Amino acid sequence: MRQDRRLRRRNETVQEILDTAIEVMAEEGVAALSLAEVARRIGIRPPSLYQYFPSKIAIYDALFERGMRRSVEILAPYRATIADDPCGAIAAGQEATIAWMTANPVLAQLMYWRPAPGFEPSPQAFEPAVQQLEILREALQAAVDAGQLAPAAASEEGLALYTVLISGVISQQLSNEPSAPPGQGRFTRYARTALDMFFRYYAPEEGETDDPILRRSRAATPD
Amino acid sequence: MRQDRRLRRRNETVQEILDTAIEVMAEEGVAALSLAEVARRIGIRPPSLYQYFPSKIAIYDALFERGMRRSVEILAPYRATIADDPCGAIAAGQEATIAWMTANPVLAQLMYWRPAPGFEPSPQAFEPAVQQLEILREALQAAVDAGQLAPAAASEEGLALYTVLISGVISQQLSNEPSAPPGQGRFTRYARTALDMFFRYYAPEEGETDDPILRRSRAATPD
DNA sequence: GTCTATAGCTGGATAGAC
DNA sequence: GTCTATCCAGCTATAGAC
Repeated sequence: MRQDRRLRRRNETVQEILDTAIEVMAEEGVAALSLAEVARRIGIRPPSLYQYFPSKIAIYDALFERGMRRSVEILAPYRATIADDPCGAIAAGQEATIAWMTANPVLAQLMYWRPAPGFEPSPQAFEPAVQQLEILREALQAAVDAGQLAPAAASEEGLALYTVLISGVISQQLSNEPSAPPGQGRFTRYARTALDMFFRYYAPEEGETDDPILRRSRAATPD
Repeated sequence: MRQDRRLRRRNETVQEILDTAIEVMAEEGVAALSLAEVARRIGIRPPSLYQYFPSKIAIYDALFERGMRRSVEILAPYRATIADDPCGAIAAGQEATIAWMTANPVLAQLMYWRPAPGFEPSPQAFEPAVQQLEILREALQAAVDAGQLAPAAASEEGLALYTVLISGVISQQLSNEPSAPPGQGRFTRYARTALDMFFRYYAPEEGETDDPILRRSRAATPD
């Protein structure tokens, strides 16, 4: 249908704008995004951008949402394995998330700091972030239920600590060694260790069962 | 002496420029720092700024250095207590650092991310960062020597993990709840828990524990 | 949906007078 | 050390023609 084609075309342009905005921010800085430069690169005049986004802030918002959605999508395959092996799913999801974030430093910055004053994610853009936290909570709760972690792991504290670890690894890696290959960074290579630290902190009490940590850390820690 | 006064006056202007640059960055974003705006606010014309800094990058560099120096200064009082109580000194230093960083989000961003492409800290600006790491290493090593932590705590891994915790707490706090009062934030309130996690991960092995004699002799050793 | 034109600004940096 | 003048450019956003 004609309508569909038009919509598809429009959506392609929207995506092109967003892709190009990321490029420009990578070169100029997130706060120094220039719409005119974006327009130039995709071959339109600046006013035409306003057919797709009402303002610069709207572009930040769309990118924040895109980043969050993408990082939820990345978790999807691991989410399916939660029931089988909760701690394994968490570890795999963490690794994939960190790999994606270090490969997408602009979006990581937009998601993990406030680089553009005046921009605050809208509720709609924030929705996938909430969803992501829910997936994490689900995984931690499954680990608790399986007796692999103590109940506190799935509390607000546990969730907060987990996100602290993730954002800390990404932040340190990107600021100290921005161009390290994935998994080879001075900091990303300790991501697994950081997670073991988390797991060990929330190791179940004696009698609460099976200790996943020793098993896991011995199995997976590279040297 | 006349010379001194002139130097002092000059230095005052330098500090005023830096203070104002922080203000402007807080409003416009780190990457969107405008020198013209800085000049306007301190009541000079833009070209006059170039008597104090050769470029915008130089201002970023000076601010990075200032932030790093300041955060080393903050550690000084706790450094003196390392010999007495290494883990206590680490905890107190961590708390003070986090409080300062959350109160100085612009400098924190400059120190913990790369918000301004084209700016990379010069060796001189980076020097206090190295010093800060050395203080941390010293404290962790003291804790190891006192039998309070396992040797790995003072390794590259231990240092990396500690900085991951600090930057993670700050990053999460500033991006999710930028205006929380110190210590009351959803994330800063778990800073101490994060540190406990670290300490527990590096708990000394059985038999490696606390040797009171060794500990006392170290306490008596001048620094 | 894209354009031109325009408003009303802003920018970093240099040359050279005083 | 501060200025004017200047270079040469940049910007977001809107109005309205086609």
